[in-house]
Amino acid sequence: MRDHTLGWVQNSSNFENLRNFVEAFVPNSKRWNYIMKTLSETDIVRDPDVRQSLKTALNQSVVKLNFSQLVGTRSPQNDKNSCNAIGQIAVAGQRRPFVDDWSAACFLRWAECLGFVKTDMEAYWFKLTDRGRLFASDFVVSNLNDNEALVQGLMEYPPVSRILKYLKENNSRAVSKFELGQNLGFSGEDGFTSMGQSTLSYLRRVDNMKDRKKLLTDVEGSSDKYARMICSWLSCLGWVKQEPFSLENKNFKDPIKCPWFYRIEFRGENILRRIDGVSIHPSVEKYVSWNMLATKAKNKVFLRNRRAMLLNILKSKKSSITEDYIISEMEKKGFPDYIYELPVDFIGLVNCGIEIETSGVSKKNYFLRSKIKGLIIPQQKNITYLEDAKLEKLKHEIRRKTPNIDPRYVELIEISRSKSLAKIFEVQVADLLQKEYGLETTLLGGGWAPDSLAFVEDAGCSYGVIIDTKAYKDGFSLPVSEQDKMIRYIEDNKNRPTQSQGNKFWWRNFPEKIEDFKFLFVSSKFSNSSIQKGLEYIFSRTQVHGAVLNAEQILYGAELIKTKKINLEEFGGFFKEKEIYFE
DNA sequence: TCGGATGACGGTTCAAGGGG
DNA sequence: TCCCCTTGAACCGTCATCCG
Repeated sequence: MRDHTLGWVQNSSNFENLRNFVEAFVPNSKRWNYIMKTLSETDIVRDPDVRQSLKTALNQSVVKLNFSQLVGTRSPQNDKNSCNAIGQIAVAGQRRPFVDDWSAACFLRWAECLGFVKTDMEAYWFKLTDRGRLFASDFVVSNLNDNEALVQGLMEYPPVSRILKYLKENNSRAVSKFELGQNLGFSGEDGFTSMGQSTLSYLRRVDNMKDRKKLLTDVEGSSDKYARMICSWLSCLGWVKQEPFSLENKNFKDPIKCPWFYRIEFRGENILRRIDGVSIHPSVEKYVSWNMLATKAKNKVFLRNRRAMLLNILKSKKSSITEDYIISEMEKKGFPDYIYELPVDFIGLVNCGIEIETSGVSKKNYFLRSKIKGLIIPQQKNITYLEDAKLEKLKHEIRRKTPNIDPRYVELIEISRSKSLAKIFEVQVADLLQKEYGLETTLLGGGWAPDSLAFVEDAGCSYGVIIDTKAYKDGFSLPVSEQDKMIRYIEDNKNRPTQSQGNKFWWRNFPEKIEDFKFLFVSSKFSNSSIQKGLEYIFSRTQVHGAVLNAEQILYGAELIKTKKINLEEFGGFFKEKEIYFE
């Protein structure tokens, strides 16, 4: 019950709707009256018992509502004109007089993270705060900056600081939602996905309207969307300016206009100064809830506890503390070998907008610059209990063995096992090959093209790789259909027909001079019995060498290349119709 | 396009049914 | 008859992607 995610808002961005949501907690307010009337005079909440219980809940002098009373559930497919929660009725939907459960949950998250409602962690109900009451009573849509409750709420919400700060550091240019998403929250972890900057290079090469439209509106990870929402709030207050970016693409006469680029405004810079504290004014205390420290990750409770513990340790000292001290304290709390996890938690917390400064070279010192409040670890048995310990252990081991690559890539282990993250897996593999291997990569996708291409073009070393990624929980067995698909890609690349279907002429992304090609499958793991036969079959048909590479090994390879233990030429030598093992 | 809306996934809960 | 255990379906929370 109390494990619900809070603090990250995906759907909601209309302030009037937020006011309406908050007013559900204010007896006799306009929206409260509307909700009561709807419950009394209509049957959009079909069950009379539910209707009555919602009315009873609203009729208290202090309105306290639990999660299901606020958020409810989705109405059945055959009865889309019904709903079952106060939060759903509080906000008018796009296609109905009410919103669905997910949108209601997002409005609840929005109201909570701005401090307009607060929760009792043990009983788990929500009620109005003084700030929420002020926000609703002072609300004038045309003058949000005068709504002190709103301004204070936004300043205390760490991700707002994060976005403003990132935009300030890059204020010579407009920044895309993808770049912001990659640098927001626990980016890379399940629930914080980002499509990354590569989407832009894909847009630069797209050659048909259908894909172009899709890329502009449909390709977006959760973190990218969190960033877009926050920027949309801030642009309503003039703290941030939306500044569409024109992308050149030689397949179209006019540049492609990308709307989701942002730049900080003068007012935003002032707010940033207020957050950090200017002269006699103290810095703003940031509200960090336990529920925002992980969202969809498998071990979210474990991760939230771990991160909250780290913050508490940092908070307990007024000055900077050594890495060794943190690690020994974490060990006492039941988190052994924390040295390998500290970098991820550190980056994630900073990317949430919590300022932690580091100093020192070989051994780092940490100092919590932000003042934080509201962090309560719920009382639970087995506070360090770890679900799916095997996978977490593997990730831990990989972090230990790959100190020189971006620790966030370890999430590839999880992503590679999740069908629903197939697209993210594709993106992340290409990203890893580019950033850590130093290969040039191109994302493709679509039915008639491989997922991505990678190549190197140096004086001594030049080859291209055709890549297919498979995000399968139980591994990939290279069935005949997939062998045939790869053979077709290789043949197409060899023959380069002038007529092509679907994603046309994808091979043009290889530089013309490259003559040596390879193929590669990347997945969580491979059931090895049939793999080699399949790879050999593809070779026998095409005379092109290939391999398979699992999510763990691709990370070890990155470490070897990063530390110059092998180079790209040697990497090319690994394609021998086998599964690649670096160690 | 923006501001949600939708279908899906992975997990949990719960009740029915079977065996001892 | 009672109790425990298994099974599977309904339910729930949370996206990641889609779209009027």
